[in-house]
Amino acid sequence: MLEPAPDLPLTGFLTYRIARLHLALNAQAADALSRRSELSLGQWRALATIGAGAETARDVARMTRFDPAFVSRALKSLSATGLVETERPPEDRRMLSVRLTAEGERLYERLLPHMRGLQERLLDALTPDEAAAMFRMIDKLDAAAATRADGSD
Amino acid sequence: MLEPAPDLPLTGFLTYRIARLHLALNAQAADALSRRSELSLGQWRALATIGAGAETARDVARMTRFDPAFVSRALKSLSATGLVETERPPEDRRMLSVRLTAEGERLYERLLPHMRGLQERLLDALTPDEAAAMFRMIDKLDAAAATRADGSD
DNA sequence: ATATTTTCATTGATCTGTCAATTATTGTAT
DNA sequence: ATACAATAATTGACAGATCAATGAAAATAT
Repeated sequence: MLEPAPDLPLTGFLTYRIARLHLALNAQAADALSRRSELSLGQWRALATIGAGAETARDVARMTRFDPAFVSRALKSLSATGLVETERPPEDRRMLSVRLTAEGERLYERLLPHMRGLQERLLDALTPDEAAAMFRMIDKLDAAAATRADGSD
Repeated sequence: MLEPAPDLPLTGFLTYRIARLHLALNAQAADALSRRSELSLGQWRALATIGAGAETARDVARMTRFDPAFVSRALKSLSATGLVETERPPEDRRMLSVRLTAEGERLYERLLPHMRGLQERLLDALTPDEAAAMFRMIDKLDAAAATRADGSD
């Protein structure tokens, strides 16, 4: 229940606003997930990435930008609960290939509409124009934040 | 160094984009801080909140929306490094009143322009209209995310 | 062919943030 | 006045994410 939170200089800080938005979005998504599954948000994202076509642990990490360590652990837990199967492909045995089990597939198909629904309901708060603009701006900001986040001096 | 990251359905997910943006912004801010101080991002935010007028631990928590536990620890570490002073006010001894020491004040004044500069450079990526729109949309989304992803099924 | 470098994945250590329980103090109701 | 409820802060326990180090395999260079 968001109280207006006393006005202060920080309110003008974009990072602060984004941080709060991020928190709120995560809480909502985690809540939705917990009502319909045993998955954590991270597990869902890994699962969804595989459902969307990722074929190896490497793919998952690249697509989600998750830390490889996190991916490794997420896959292990998803594998332990029988949602994904993993294998060392003979053609490159450094990799870990992944695919959804039948059960994983079912869960993915069952959850996806709900998660999409969440997004849509969010975007309903904006006009189509605004939504488009939002994505454009996020891209710009992302790029701006990236420049010089490396030690370029 | 942001690689283009393979296109996939998730790319359309707003939460996913926000999460990445949040990550990039934090990394940039933490990096800037580490170059000029010993402060972590959380410590800086607590310090800045006090610099901006927070008078008690409670104020800091309310303004930042940080967990009280986190605030307690942040203040303790800031106090240990001599940047803030704390006291139990006689008129309500449950509270912890806080204020910057001279050194804390100096650090705050020194860091603030840089941190503001970061924000400004980010916002420079957007036109003034876009920036205004961005803040408006963040508010809308924040509200939408807060309105309980209701157990409507 | 051998050595070197790069790429992936995993592990253990560590740091953060969050939650639940506890203590101290103040406010409120009887 | 006494009992009960509410608020503030703290602590310890714990899950989550991050970092550095390692090991294994493949690609590249000599």
